[in-house]
Amino acid sequence: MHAKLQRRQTLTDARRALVLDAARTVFGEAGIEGASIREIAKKAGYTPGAIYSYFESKEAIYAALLDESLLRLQTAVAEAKVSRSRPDKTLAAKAQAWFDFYAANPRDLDLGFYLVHGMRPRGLTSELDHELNDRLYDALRPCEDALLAMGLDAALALQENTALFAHGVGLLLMQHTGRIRMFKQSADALFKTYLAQLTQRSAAPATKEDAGEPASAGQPDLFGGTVRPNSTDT
Amino acid sequence: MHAKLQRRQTLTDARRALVLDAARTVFGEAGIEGASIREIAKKAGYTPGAIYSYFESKEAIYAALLDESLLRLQTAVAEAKVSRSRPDKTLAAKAQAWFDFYAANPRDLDLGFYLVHGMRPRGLTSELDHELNDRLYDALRPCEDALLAMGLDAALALQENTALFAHGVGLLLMQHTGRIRMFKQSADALFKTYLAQLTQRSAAPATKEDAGEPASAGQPDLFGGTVRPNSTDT
Amino acid sequence: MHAKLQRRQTLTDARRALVLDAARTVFGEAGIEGASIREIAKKAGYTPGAIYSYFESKEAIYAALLDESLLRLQTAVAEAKVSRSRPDKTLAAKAQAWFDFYAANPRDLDLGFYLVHGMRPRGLTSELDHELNDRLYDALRPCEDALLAMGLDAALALQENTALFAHGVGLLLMQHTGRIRMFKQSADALFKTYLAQLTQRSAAPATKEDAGEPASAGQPDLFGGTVRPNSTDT
Amino acid sequence: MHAKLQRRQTLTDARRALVLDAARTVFGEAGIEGASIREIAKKAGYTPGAIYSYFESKEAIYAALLDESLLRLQTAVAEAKVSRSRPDKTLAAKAQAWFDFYAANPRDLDLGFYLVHGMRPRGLTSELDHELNDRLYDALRPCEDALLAMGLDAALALQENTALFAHGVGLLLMQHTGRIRMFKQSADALFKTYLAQLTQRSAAPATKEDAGEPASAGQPDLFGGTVRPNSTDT
DNA sequence: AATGAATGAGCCTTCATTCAT
DNA sequence: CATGAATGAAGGCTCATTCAT
Repeated sequence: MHAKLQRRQTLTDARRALVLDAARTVFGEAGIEGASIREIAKKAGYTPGAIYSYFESKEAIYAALLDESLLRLQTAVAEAKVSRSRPDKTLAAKAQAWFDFYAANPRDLDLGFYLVHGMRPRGLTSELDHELNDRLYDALRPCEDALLAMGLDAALALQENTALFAHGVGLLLMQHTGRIRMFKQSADALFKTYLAQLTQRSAAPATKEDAGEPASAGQPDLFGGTVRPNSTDT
Repeated sequence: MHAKLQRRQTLTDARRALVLDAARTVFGEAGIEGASIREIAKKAGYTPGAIYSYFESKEAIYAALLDESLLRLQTAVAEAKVSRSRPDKTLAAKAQAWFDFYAANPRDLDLGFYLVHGMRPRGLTSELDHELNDRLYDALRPCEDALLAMGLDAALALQENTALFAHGVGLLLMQHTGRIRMFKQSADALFKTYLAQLTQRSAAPATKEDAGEPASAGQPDLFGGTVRPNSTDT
Repeated sequence: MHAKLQRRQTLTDARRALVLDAARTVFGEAGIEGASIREIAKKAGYTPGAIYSYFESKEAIYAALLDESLLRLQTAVAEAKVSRSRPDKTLAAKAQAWFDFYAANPRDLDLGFYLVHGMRPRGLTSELDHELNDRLYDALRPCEDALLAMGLDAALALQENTALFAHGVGLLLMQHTGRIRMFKQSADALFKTYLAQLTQRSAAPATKEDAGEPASAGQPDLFGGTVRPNSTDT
Repeated sequence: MHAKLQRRQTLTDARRALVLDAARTVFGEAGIEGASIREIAKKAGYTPGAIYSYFESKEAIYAALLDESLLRLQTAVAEAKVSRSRPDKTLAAKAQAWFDFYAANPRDLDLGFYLVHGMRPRGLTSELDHELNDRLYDALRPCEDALLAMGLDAALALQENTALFAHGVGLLLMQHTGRIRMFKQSADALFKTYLAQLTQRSAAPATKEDAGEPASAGQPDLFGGTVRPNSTDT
C-alpha cells in the first residue's frame, strides 16, 4: 500500500515535470506573456483542463518554472571550478558561470524579473518573493564567499557582489533587447572587463606594499591607465 | 482663417496629449502588457474608437509614449550642470541625471526595453528600433563627451559609457523588481560608487604626475572602508 | 471504452451539426457577409467562444457549409433517375436535379460562388478553391457522362455541360435577385426549354437516319409557338 | 440670382460626381462589402462627414453607382452597330455589347445583382428595385427589338432575350468567380456559340423552305450536327 | 459645404478557468 | 486523472453615422 502510493507520487511528479518542460518550451518560444495554457497543454500532450491537476494556476506554473530555474542557476554556479589558492580566479569562474547561464537562457532572466510586473499574484506574492530572493542569494553566495576569501569584509563583499550582479544583469538586458548593439559592444567582453577590474581592485589591498610601483603605474590597463583604488568625491 | 486652424491644431494636440497622459497612467498601473485601449479610453474620457482618431494603433501609443520619454530623458541629461574645468564632474552630473530620471520614472525604463517582448509593430520594427537606439544614444552622448574630455580615446569612451549605462540599468532593474532588497543595498549608492570609481580610474592618467599624492595614497581605498557612498541607504 | 468514445464522438458531431445548422440559418437570413459568429452562436445556444471548439474560424464554418452543400448537390444529382436506353432523358433528369437543388436552396448557390468576394481564407485559398472546383465538377459529371453517352465527343460534352451549367446558374441568379421578374419569365421554364434544345440538338446526329420523321418534321418548333414551357410562370 | 443658383447646382453636381468616381474606384478595389465611406471620402479628397452632404447613406451611393452603371450599359448597347438588312447581325452586335461591358467591368455586374443580398435598403427597396429592373430592361431592349425584327413574335422575343441575358450572366459569373476554369472554357467563346445558335435557330423559320437542304444538313455545326428546332419532352 | 472628433455598436478572436463526465 | 465543452470577460480594431463648429 505504501509502495503503491509512492509509485503514484513518482508518476505524478514525472508528469508534472513533463508539463513544466512543455511550459519552458512554449515560454521560450512565445515569451512570458505570449505563452498560453492551451499551448503548454498541447505541447505536453494534454488538454487544457488537465494542467490544473498539476498546477493551481498559470502563475503557479511560472513560479515552479522560476523555482527550477534558480535551482539550475545554483547548480551552474556551484559547479564552476574553484581555485583554492586564488580566490580571485574562483570569483571569476563563479561569476562567469551565472553570467553564461543567463546569456544562454535569456528567458530565465525574464522569469527572474517577471512576477513583479504583469502578474497579479494570488496571495503568494510576499512569501514567494522572499523565497525567490533567498534562492537567488544562495545561488550567488559562492561569489560572495570568494570575495570574502579575497580579503574583503562582509559589508564590502556584499556590496561588490550586488554591484557585480547588477552589472551583468544590465549587460544581459541590453543584449537581449538589442539595446547594446547601439554601442556595438559585446556584453560578454564588457562583463569580463568589469570582472578584471573587480579582481584587480580587490586584490590591491593585498598588495598595498607595492602602491605606486612602476609596474602598476606604467602598465596601461584596459582603460588607458592603472586601475586604482578610488577616492570619494560625492 | 489661419488663427482658426492653429487653434484647432492646438486643441487636437491637447487632446492627443490627454490620451497620452491616460495611456501613461494606465500603463503605469497595469504594466505594459496589461494596459488596454479600452482602459486608456475610459481614463481619457473617451470611447475606445475615439482613440483611433489620435493614434493608429496600440503600438503607436507606446511609440509616442516612448518617444516622449526619450525626449524627457535627453532634456534631463542635457540640463545637468556642466563643469568646464572638471570633465569628471560633468560626467558625474550627466550620468546621475539619467539615473535619477529612470529611478524616478520606473515605467520609462520598462518602456525603453519593451519593444522586444510583446510588441509586434506593424512593419516598422526595424526602423523604429534603430531610431530608438539612436535617440537613446543621443540622450547619453553628453556622458560620452565628458569621457572624451577626460582624455579617453573614442573607443574607450564608448565602452565606458556602455558599461556605465548597463550598470545603472542593472541596478535600477533590481531595485524596481525588488531584487536588490535581497542584498539590502541602495541602487543609488551603488551607482554613485561605480561612478566614483569610473571617474577616478579615468582621471588617473591625467593626474599621473601626482601619483602617490597624499590625498590619494594616504586615503584608504574603497575596500578599506573609507568610501561608503552606500551608507546613503534609502 | 470504445463505445464511450464513440458516443462522445457522436455527441460532438451532433453539436457541430447544430452549429452548422445555426450558421446556415443565420447566413440565410443575413447573407454571407452579414452573418456573424455572435449571431450564429446565439442561434446555436452558445457563447461566441464556444464556436471555436468546433470551427477554427468563421471561414472554416463557411468552408464546412459549402462542403456539405456540395455533398448534397452531388447526392441529388447522383440520385436522379437514369434511363439506360435514353441518355438524353438521363441528361435531362440529372441537369434538372442540380437546377432544382439550387432553386430550392438559393443560399447554397451563393455559397458556391462566394469565396471570391469577401473571404480571406487563411492560406488555403488556392487549394481550397481547386478542391471546390473539383467537387463541383464531380457533382456535375453525370451530366457530362450523359452527353458522352449521347454521342458527343469529350470536348463537346465538356463544352455543353459548361454552357448548361452557366445557363442554369444565370437563370437562378436572376430569379433569386428578382431580376427575372422583369421579363415575367419563369426560370424553371426557361431552363427546361434550354434543356430540350440541347437534347434535341445533341440527339440529332445520332438520329440522322430518321430525319424527316413526322414526330420531328411535323411539329412546329420552339419559335413557331408549340413549345411554351414558360407558360408555367410561377 | 438665377444664374448663381444654377452655377451652384453645377458645382454640386460636379462634386457629387467626384465622390461617385471615388466610390467606383474604391468599390472596384475593395469589393462591394469591403468598401468603406472612409475610404471613399479619402479617395475623393473629403472627410467622411462631407460625403453625407451628397448622399444620404452608403446605400444611396451604391444606388447612384448602379444607376450610372445602367446608363453606361444602355449607352454601350445603343452604340453597337446596327445592320439594317440583317437583324441577326444586329442582335449579335447588341448582345455582344452588353456582354463585353460586363466582362470588362465585373464590378458593375456585382452591383446589378447586389442590393438584394447584403443590404438592408432603407425603405427604398420596392420603388428602387422596380426602377432598376426597368432600366435594365430598357438597356437590353435593342436585343429584343432585333429578335422581333428577325420575325419572332413578342412573347418569344421576350423569352429569347431573357434566356440570352441569363446565359451571358451565368457565364460571366462563372468567369469572375473562377468557377469556369474548372471546365477550361472561355466565357466569351461560349457566349458567341450560344449567340450563333440563337441566330441560326431564329433564322430557321424564315428559311423553312430550305429545310433538309444539303448546305444545312451537310454542314456540321458546332455541336457536330445541324442545329434544329427542338421539340418538347417535358 | 465641410470638418473631424466622437459615438456606439459591432466585428473576430483568445484566454484562463471550471466542471460534468 | 483526464477530457473537452463551455463560459465570460476581455482583447484590438472598424465602421456608418452624427454634430458642433
